Amino acid sequence: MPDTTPWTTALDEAGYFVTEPRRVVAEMVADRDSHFTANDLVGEAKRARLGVGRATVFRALELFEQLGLVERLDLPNGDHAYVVCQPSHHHHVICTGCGRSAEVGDLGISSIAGEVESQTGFTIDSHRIELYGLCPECRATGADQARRHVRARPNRSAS
Amino acid sequence: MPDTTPWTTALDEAGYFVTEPRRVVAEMVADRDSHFTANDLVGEAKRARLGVGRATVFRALELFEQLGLVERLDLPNGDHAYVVCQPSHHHHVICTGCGRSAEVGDLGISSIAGEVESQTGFTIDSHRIELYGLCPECRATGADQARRHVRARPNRSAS
DNA sequence: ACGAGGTTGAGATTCGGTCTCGTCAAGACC
DNA sequence: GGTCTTGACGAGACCGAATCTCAACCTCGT
Repeated sequence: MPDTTPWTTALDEAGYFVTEPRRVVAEMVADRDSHFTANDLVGEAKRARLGVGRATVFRALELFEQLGLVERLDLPNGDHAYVVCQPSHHHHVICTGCGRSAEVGDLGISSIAGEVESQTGFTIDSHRIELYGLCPECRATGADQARRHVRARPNRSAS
Repeated sequence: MPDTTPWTTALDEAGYFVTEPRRVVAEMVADRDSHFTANDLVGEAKRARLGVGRATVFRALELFEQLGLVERLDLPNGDHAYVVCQPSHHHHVICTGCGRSAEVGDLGISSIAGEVESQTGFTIDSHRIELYGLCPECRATGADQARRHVRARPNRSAS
């Protein structure tokens, strides 16, 4: 049971009500150490009889995203997932073995953006970067076999 | 009516049948100069009475993606879109005004990947990069107003 | 021309996500 | 503490995107 204080204070400071359902969602989210989908949470809420409806989970996630507490990312298989993160500008590295993710700083993107601008004539004003690979543990345990979470296409179900 | 020979030969060489529906889809795709969604094509096919079913459009796109003839990308608003592209490694710059896209080379990502590896301990083996901005024409015509194609869901963009 | 087997289209189905609307409760104010 | 205003909630209808099913069809090697 993680500490959700930062979540509730963020809500409070942004002028939103701190309600029980939001606290519950925050708790479920803070519990995860890898990326998760909205439906994962909906499922968990239903299973654990937390009394939090589907709409509420989606609304809470949208809110948390607005507040910069989670970030939405698109997995290569097309799924939409979320990860917990810091509000500052950064990017995510996602483990294709276990789904865990790590944050990395701005990298040298701004210089690249400049290069692209001169190369294409476009004015770049935003970007999305996601890196995929294996985390140290998965590499150690030879998780090459375990590439299930973030896989190319075939079955969008199995997870 | 663009030349779809490269498409059919790619199919042929990969051992797939070159069928009429696939040719039709290839033609529709090659016609576009900006990104498009699967449903755009389904709609066009229906409107023009091309006799190509929904499932077929999706299957053809999936095939073309496998063959590296189109690339699937996720717009900031969550939509899935496709763009025509070369099979070599590259990234896309997407105009938030008109939706047109341009390709840019590998940029300096490989060096960044190295940096990330040492920073996080992950082994990077693939990545997705999408850059958003205004193309020269849109900037010239003050298309700031016209941001319709790639409408950012309020906050998530601006890096 | 023929036949095997890949491919197709229509519709049913699944699935992620949003919307509606009556009800509830958080927080402001007295 | 009481009560009021208004944001938030839950259940389920709804929607659009994408996939699945399956009999009929078409491609291509022979």
